[in-house]
Amino acid sequence: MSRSAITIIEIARMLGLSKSTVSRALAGHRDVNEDTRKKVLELAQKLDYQPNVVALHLRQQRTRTLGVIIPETMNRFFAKAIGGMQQVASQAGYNVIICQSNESLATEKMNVRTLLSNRVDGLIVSVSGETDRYDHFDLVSKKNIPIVFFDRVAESIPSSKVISNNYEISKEATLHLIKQGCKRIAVMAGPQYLYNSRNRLRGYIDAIHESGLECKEKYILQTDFKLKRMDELVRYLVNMKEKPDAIFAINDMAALEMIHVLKNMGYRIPEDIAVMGFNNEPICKFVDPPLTSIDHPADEMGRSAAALLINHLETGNATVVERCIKSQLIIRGSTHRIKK
Amino acid sequence: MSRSAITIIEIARMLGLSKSTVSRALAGHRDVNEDTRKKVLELAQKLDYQPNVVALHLRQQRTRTLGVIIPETMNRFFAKAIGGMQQVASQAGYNVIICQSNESLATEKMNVRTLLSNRVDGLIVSVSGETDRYDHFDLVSKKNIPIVFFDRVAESIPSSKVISNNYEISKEATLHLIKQGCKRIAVMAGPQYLYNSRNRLRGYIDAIHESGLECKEKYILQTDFKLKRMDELVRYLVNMKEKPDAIFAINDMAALEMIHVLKNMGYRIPEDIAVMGFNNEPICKFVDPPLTSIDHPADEMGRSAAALLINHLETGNATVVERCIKSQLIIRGSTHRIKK
DNA sequence: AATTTTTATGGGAACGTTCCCGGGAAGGTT
DNA sequence: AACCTTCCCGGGAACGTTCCCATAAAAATT
Repeated sequence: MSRSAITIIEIARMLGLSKSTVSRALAGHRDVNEDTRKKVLELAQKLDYQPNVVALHLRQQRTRTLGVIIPETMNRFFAKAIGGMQQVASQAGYNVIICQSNESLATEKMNVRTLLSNRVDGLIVSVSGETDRYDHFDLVSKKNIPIVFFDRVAESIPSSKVISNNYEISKEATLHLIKQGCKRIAVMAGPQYLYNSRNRLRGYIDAIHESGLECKEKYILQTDFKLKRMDELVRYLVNMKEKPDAIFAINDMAALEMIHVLKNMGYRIPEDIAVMGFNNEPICKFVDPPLTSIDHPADEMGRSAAALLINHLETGNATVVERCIKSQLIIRGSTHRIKK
Repeated sequence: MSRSAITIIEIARMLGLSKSTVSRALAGHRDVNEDTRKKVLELAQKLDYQPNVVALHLRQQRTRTLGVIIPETMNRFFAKAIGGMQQVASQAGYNVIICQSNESLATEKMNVRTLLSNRVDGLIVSVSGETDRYDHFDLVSKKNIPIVFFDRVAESIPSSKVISNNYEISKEATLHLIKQGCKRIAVMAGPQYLYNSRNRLRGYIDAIHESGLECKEKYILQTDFKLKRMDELVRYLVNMKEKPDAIFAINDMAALEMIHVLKNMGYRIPEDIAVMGFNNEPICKFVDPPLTSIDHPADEMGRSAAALLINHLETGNATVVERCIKSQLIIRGSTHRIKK
């Protein structure tokens, strides 16, 4: 902050007015003479006056700022969601301050503290891949600061949530694989204390059962979101007695890396092994074979979360809403084994 | 902000002390009795006291906040850079507030105003693809708020900059293509009012000249960063009289999309046409053929920019620094035409 | 002409913090 | 006993804004 910033008082002094009058003129209040208003506005313009929102925030006891905690900005899903939030927020005159937990519970806790002492008006949160308890949000609720969870939600907390239909879409994707003739479908299942991952796995399991197939433990691979040594995982899979004929990956990058490793081993995709991605990143269209994936309207989820939160803030209405944004299965070559 | 937030005054009241003493105790000042300090600390802990940084900022005339303006968070390069900034910033006790210009000059101007009235202590900026003039930064300089530009810099503004060696690396990449036997190298050149794009093109041109090849206008394709209709571009290229035998793309996504289109047309990569990417996204390793690209240490650039800015802020030293972070050519299959 | 109403303005508290300054009490020195 | 330090602590201004209240002048009403 520059020490010579011009304030409302400065303007008042220059015009021989009181700060109250200047404040009113600037705020578009009615109780002020048109001539003086014009003079004030002109001078403010000329001096490039910009209201000190810090002072404003202290006075108003609100910051018009939304705090966002997400696992990673590098993740395109979250990057896109942030875009949506910022769009809605700035339209409504709110700022957004973003923290990354880096998939770590400890950092997530720190993020909460940071945002709280920065006096954000509300929180939008997607929990980290390590978050198996939610007591660090107690403080937030205690201070009556509204939270909206999105995608990776904290079920037990009574607050609004924006989710996608993980269960249904995961089931649909699995059924698609089965319809293509796949009988031994491996799935990369995320941390099971996450609501999301649980639902995704449930969808997979139900699809298998409903199709009369046997659901085998060994095809369910426990993984997290920080993937490494994908080649080992692939080797493990292809060395099985009953080698899988399809893999439902945890995300597109994992899927593409697997395809790469499998191709190098001489397997054909999808003839030998079909591969299903998750997230539908733009690259899916341009790889060989094009990757079947699941598209989430991340931007809409972000918009929705921000709109929900702002609505809570503006109306004071604290009723909990749960909004579900539908994902979509995008079928491409990597799973297309049967010509219709 | 909750209306019942506990303040320093509240704590003072409860302990029968003055706010001054409580403030000192909390701040770790020396002029306070050990017993009272302990009492204060305990109560603060018990009440989950969190200092109101808004009040602090008003008082201190600084917000310990860095304003960042980048073209797009969806762009991995910038996302990574942001990660680096946040790391350095949070380590130094600074917050970061991020604005996207969405490659639009108008939004960039708005972003500057927003950050300014939010009283950020300093700015880190990478200009939009439309930014061909810099007068919207005059206000910032006039208010003595330091700016650090990174990657897409505003040359004419006398402020610190973090850049990569675009010229050298672009030249090296082109020379690599020439060494592989390519003689008709098409290049996607970004907006020429951008310092970056100009240097990149210069590197390309110098490499061609130094190798005794002829630099033909028609191989230089004017593009911007919002790419669409890549298939048209490819069709234009392959329909030339002297069809290019190499393409130096503006970024990896463009390169991959081109490869996709070219393969569908029956061309072999790199035998018929070599393709060079830019940015070295993780996916480069996993596509077929693996994509040669140029790796930028985006995180280091972000860290560097933040460190530079914070240094300016803390020391008050306004001497302009220009730091160059070296990029690296990563050779892979998409350009590898000659077996050594 | 006396009154009420309207219009325009100024004064000052409040938001929560820091920090300068003053001063009392305790202890040490001459 | 008088003085000087040292140690703690409280009072109050300041940061820039809004907003409630008071008030003077002007206009309108009686």
